[in-house]
Amino acid sequence: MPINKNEDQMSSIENFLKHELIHQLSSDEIDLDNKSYTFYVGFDPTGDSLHVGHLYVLITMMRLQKLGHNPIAVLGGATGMIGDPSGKSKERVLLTEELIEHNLNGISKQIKKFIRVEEGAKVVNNMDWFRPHTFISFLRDVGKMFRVTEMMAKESVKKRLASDEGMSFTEFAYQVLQAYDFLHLNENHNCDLQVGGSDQWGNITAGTDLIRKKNGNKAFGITIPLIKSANGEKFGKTSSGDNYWLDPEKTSPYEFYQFWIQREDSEVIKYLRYFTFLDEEEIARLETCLQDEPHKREAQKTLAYEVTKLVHDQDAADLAIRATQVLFGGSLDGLNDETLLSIFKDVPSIECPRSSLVNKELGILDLLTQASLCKSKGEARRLIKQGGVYLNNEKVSDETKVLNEEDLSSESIMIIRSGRKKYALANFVN
RNA sequence: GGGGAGGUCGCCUAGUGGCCAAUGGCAGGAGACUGUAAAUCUCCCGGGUUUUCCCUACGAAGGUUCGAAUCCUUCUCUCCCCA
Repeated sequence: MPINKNEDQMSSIENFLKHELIHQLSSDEIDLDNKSYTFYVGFDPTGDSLHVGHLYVLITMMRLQKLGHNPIAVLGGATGMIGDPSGKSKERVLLTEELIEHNLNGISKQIKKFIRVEEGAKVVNNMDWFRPHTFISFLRDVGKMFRVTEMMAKESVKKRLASDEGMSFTEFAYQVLQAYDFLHLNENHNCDLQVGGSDQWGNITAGTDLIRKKNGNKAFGITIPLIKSANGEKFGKTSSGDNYWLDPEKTSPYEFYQFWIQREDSEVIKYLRYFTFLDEEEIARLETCLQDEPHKREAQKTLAYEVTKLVHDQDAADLAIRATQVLFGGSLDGLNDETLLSIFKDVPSIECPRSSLVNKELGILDLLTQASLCKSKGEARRLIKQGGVYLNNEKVSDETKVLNEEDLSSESIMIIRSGRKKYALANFVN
C-alpha cells in the first residue's frame, strides 16, 4: 500500500488499515467504496446489556452503514445456548433459555441505538432458523460439509486442547453453528460479509468455506482488532473485574464518562480513532495538545465527552461533565443541596434515614460499606488506616468516627471519597 | 470399562499430619510523586473484632487423630493413556 497517499485519496480499506481500525481481511477483493455489502455481526446473549467491550464493533457497524453497507445484527438465541469457545480459556456455563430470552431483549434495544433500522438495518435471532432443525437433519445437511481436521486446526480448538481444560463436544461444534448462521444469512438475506473480533477469524472462515461448498457463493470476512489496554488484558472492566455497561441503569453516564477520562496518555489517541467520529485534523490537534499540555487532559476529556454522547446522549454527557466539575473541581465548599442533588442520581450514591444521624448510630465504616466503596468493614478500616478515606474532601483518620449532622456537606448530603477518584454521595432524608 | 495424574484464598503456583488464613507471581487497593496519565518506591490484600481472639476456607460428604489442605473411604469434575 502506498504510504504517501493522503487521506482523501485512500480507499476506505486503506484508511482503516492505516489506523488499525480493522485487523484482517479474508480477501483483497473486498472493496468498501465501490461495492455494497450486506454484512452481519453476531452478539452473544451472555448478559442483558452490552458493555464497553462491544462498543467497537457497534461503531464499526455504524461506519460501514455510513459507507452504504447494510448491517444485520444476529442475536445468538440459539448459539448462546451452546457457548462460543473463541477467546475463552474455560468451558462456558450453559445459560437457560429464559435467561437468554431476557438478555436478547435488552441487547436488541441497545443495538438499535447504533444502527439505523429505518435505513435497512436488521436485528434477527438465529433461534429462528435453528429451531426447525433436528439434530439428524442438521448433521445430514450441514455436518457433512465439515472436515474434522479443519475443525481441529482452528485456534480456539487447538488452544483448548493444548490446555488442561479440554473442551466439550458441545463447544467443539460451535463453529459449525456459526458457519450455518452465515450460510443462512447468505441464502436468505444476501449477506456476503461477516464482521467480528479478531478471535472470530476461525468462525468466520468456517462460514465463508461452508457457503462456497454449499452454494458456490463468494462471501467475505473482516475482523477488527481486539482492544486491550496498554498494560495487557482487559479493556472496559472495572478494577474489581466488572464490566462498564452501556445500560445507564447498570453503569451511570457519570461512571461511564469517568472510565474514559481516566484512560492513559499512551492510548487516548488510539481510542479517539476507534470510538469517535472525529476527523483526522481534530485528532491531530488533540495529539499535539497531549504532547504540549498533557496536564490539560484535553484528549481524554474529548474522548469521554464524545463517547458518552454517543452511547447515552448529549444531556447525559453534559451532566457527567458537570458532576465531574463539581467533584473534581477543587473545593467542595459552598456547594448546596441543589447542586449536589442535580448530580446525585448519576454519581454512585445511597440514601440514609436522617434519624441515623440524629441518633448517632451510623459509623464511618458502615457508611463506606453501604456506599459500596468498601466490600467489608475490615477493608474500610484498612482504607482509613492507609489514609484513603475522605469525608467532604477532608481526610478521615478515626475509624471509630460516628456521623452526626455536622458532618453534612450541605443541607442533607455527605460526599465520601475513597482514594483519589472514587466518589459516592450519601443523601440523608427524612 | 481399565490405568495414571490432578481439583489450594480472583487467576497461576507452593505446601504432603501441628511452625497454615496457608508460599511465590499476576491482578487489585491505599500512600508518596503527578496531570483523574505512565513509570517508580512503600504498605495492604478471607470475614468479624483493638494486635496475641473467634469464625469461615484448600472439589463434596463422611472417617482416623489430641490435632488434617495434608492420612483413609465414598462421591464428583478435569486431563492423559489403554479398550
